[in-house]
Amino acid sequence: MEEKYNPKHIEEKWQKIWEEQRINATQKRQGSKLYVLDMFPYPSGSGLHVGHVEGYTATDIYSRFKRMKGCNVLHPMGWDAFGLPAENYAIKTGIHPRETTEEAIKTFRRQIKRLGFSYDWDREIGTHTPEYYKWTQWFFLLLYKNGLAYKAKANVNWCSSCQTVLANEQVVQGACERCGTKVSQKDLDQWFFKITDFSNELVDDLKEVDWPESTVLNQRNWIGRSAGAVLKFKIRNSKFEIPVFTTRADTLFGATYMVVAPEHELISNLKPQITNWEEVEKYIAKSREKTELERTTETKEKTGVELKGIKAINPGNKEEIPVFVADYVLAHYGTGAIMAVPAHDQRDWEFAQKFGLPIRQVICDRYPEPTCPILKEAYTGFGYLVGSGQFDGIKSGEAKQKITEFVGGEMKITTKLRDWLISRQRYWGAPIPIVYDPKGNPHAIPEEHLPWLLPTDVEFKPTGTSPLAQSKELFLRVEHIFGKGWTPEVDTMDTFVCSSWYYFRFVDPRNNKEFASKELIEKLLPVDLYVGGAEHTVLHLMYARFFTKVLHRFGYISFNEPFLRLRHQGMIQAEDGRKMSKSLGNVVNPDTIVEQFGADSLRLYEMFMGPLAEAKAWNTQNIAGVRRFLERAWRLQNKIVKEGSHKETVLHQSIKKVGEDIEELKLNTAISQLMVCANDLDSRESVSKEAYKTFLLLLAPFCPFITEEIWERIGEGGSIHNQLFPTYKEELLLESVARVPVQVSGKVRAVLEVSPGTAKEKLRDLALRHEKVAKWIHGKEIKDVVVIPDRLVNIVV
RNA sequence: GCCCGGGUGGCGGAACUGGCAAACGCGCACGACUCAAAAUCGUGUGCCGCAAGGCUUGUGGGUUCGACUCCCACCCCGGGCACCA
Repeated sequence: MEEKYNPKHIEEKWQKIWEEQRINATQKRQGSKLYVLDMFPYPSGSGLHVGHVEGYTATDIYSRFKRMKGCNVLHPMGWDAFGLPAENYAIKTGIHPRETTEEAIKTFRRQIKRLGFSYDWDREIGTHTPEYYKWTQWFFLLLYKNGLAYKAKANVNWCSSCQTVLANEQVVQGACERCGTKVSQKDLDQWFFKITDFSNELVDDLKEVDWPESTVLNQRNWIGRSAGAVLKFKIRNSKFEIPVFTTRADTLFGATYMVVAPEHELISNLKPQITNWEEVEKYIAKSREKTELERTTETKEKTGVELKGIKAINPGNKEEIPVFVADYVLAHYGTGAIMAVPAHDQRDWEFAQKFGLPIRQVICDRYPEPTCPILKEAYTGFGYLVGSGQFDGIKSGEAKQKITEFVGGEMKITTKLRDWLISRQRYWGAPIPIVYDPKGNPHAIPEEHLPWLLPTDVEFKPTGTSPLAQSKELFLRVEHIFGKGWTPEVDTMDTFVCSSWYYFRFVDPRNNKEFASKELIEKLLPVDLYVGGAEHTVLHLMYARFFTKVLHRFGYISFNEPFLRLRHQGMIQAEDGRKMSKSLGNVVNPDTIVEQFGADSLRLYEMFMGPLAEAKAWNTQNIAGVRRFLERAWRLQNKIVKEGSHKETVLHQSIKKVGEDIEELKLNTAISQLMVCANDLDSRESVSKEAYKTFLLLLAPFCPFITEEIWERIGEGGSIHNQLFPTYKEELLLESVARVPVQVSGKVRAVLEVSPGTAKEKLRDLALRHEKVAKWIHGKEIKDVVVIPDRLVNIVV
């Protein structure tokens, strides 16, 4: 009798041995390269979350499986270590963020190792180390030198609680993504990355990647590309004109007024002609005070003020129309001004109703028709033009182009994407490698001075300016290198900059001459499988794609998408179905589960919960099920005999199913099959060693510890994880008996047991003569008999 | 409002290309072991019915010999976007 399965003992034992033998380092194998990557974690003080474990287990199973198939798998792990929580903690306690971050990394590393993930620890990286952020700064300079990083005064999102500006992507429904504080607008001089330069590629190249459809759609919607035209409206008695962007040039003749955004520069240009300037100024001031949230979601009630004394000329029908300023028009989209067509745009309709402006229908869904149906709301569909002079009767689609040409406008593509604001008025981030001369002009810090170190002599209490502004060390360093009067940039970079390129660093993590060698990049990248939460859909994925496209444009790399295949792990909720959170006290700590059940059980359980991408609720009781399965797998040791004569149908079906399921990351059904296989083996008096070994090899990617231990106990040499994955024999997949159900008018009445491949005619005969069938067809006319060999017979009466 | 994703036993979930709905697991019931309990193992388990049989994949309709799967309409849940001209 073997001793009892003791996960604690064997997991500690093998963790140590693997570490000593560095079994997980990327090894040379015969097959092709494969880069399997997890979204690296932010090492938070609360430690590893069961959600991390889910994604990491999936990629670990995939990596181990692929190694057993002979692939050279690159599977690294690192730390997205800069960020606000550590700094906020420093404000509270005075402990330096570096200390708390290093401490958190230690915990994460210990927890991850304990779970048996096969990361190549020789490649570990941390974004907060100077060796790493040297290259983050190098990327900044690459962008800067190519005109893709620029400083500009802009109306930016400000979070008063985090005391920093935010990128648009970090503003969720008008509030800070991190802390939920309402975001206000501020005019500040900030650094931007010109991601808009890549908006077309960012949309078009989505065709090349194997990503979840919803993620692709989210990216596409965020970029929000739309095709339209820019038309110019002249101002009466003025040299100025107002260009507008429209996707509906066909409705030009229905434009009965115009609207410009409160920030529009034209308003001040036209000041001398505006007769109600005071009122206009008041309106602008009021709308600037409003937060983005108030301007958009709070009330959809339209507000605005007419610019009295100003008239624009509709270039279609030469009619003079009024011009309004209203905040339902956004300054940063299109040209910041619109032609308003109340009959065919719901927002314009509402505005026109409120201000008593004419509503003129110019699109009708029927033609020719003496009268169009009377509108009760804006008609936004397409149709035929009416009331549009020489264009009457033309279809919308055709009219768009014709009218644009007629008024001398031009076709234009516009996107919602805005440039990426990367300045942060915070300490714990990569310093922006810029210095200012005594006149205040920015200069790139020469590469020889990189890494441009984060100073240590700062206070963490927020003062409204960047903590680096207090650093004597930093100012002295600048004076020393650049001369008197020179000053440093005191903002740091958004942490998303650090995580936009880390997958490059893993291929060559100790290189201090380049961010990674060109040869290794081409050999190992792009990432073949990338797994992480769906919540990073817009932010991280968009930025990472942008960085890759920058490198591609400047000839550093030959590919232009970083992640070929992307899969998300779903959220793991608490037992009550709510979100796991510290404040609710319902967070499951992986350590506790490992203590209680073992790492192999935890891995298995999380994969068995359901499909990887779906949200799933935690249920500790269910872990007992997978643990029982492992106990059974363990006990099978007692049944081993040297040779057996059993026909291994289920075993070979399992080799096929498990292999195919891992390939598609359907790990829940792969585990079901492993259970079926174990049940099958356990139902016998004895099991051949060959069969048992095969079963263990199938289980090895899922449960590295128990399989390694048994492998040793049954006297096999070497690590089980260096073996090849079993292959199945086609001829062993078929059962010796095919069970073919017989239906009478769609209801199963009998089952035929025949040898597989029995001919149609034979099946038909057997079915019709079957005693259980006779009862149902007796005295009835048989209209048809459908026979699908090995599958079913359906007698239609 | 718009765009995705999803509704299957008491629960988590399975089901190839339209072919025996409910694999696998949890729970539950009964049994074995035990002085007893836990653990473990075995058997059973969609619902109604003593049975024969009937019913069942959110609701209603349709296509088909046959629908969880395809089509139409509706209801509910989850996620994303939200005055983007």
